[in-house]
Amino acid sequence: MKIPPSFYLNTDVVHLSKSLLGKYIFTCIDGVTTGGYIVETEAYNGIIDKASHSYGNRITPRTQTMFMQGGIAYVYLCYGIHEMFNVVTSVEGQPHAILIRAIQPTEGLDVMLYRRNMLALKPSITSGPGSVAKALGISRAINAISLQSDTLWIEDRGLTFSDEAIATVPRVGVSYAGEDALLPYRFYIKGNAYVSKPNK
DNA sequence: TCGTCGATCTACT
DNA sequence: GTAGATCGACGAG
Repeated sequence: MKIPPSFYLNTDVVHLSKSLLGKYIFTCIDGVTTGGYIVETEAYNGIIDKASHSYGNRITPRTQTMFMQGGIAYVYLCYGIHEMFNVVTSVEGQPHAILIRAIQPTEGLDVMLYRRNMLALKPSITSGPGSVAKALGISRAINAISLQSDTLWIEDRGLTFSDEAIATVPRVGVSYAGEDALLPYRFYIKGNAYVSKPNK
């Protein structure tokens, strides 16, 4: 059921980002499983991508996770508040990552509502990278964990989308990256209610 | 060592 | 529409 390790070793991170749309992601934390399928992703293309933390081959305690072999999670803190969840891909030494920006929740709804401090289901529950991580209970404690583990994994349940149903646009929140901010590295399912707002 | 700014979200006015 | 939260990486000094 879990996507095999070989899937993550592909060196075409842009193609992989698109492939992840419609895949199911789950976490099992404190014995509770939560998850849903991915509806929005962004690619971060290694050391030549100014928008990536690993631009210019920067290796720090935070970014070293990205340099490991594909198939693990990269979780980091942004703006001092929000945890962001990425999938590390490609081979060791090549810091590719895919930011999961939005999912459509299917499992453990009540737990996700509790984690998000919400009383009723609204699209905003898993819309935007900070919200996704919070709803799934993802924190830096599981940084670098394997996607073959029983805490965090991704499944292929045969859900696919045609090219026409997928929008390809520039990334969000990376204006500091100069011309690289214009690269069409963001993918989402057109019309899906859980896709984050900007650029829609 | 200090100051700046970020792959953001929420709660206000 | 916009301020505030508040940690880690970086560059200047």
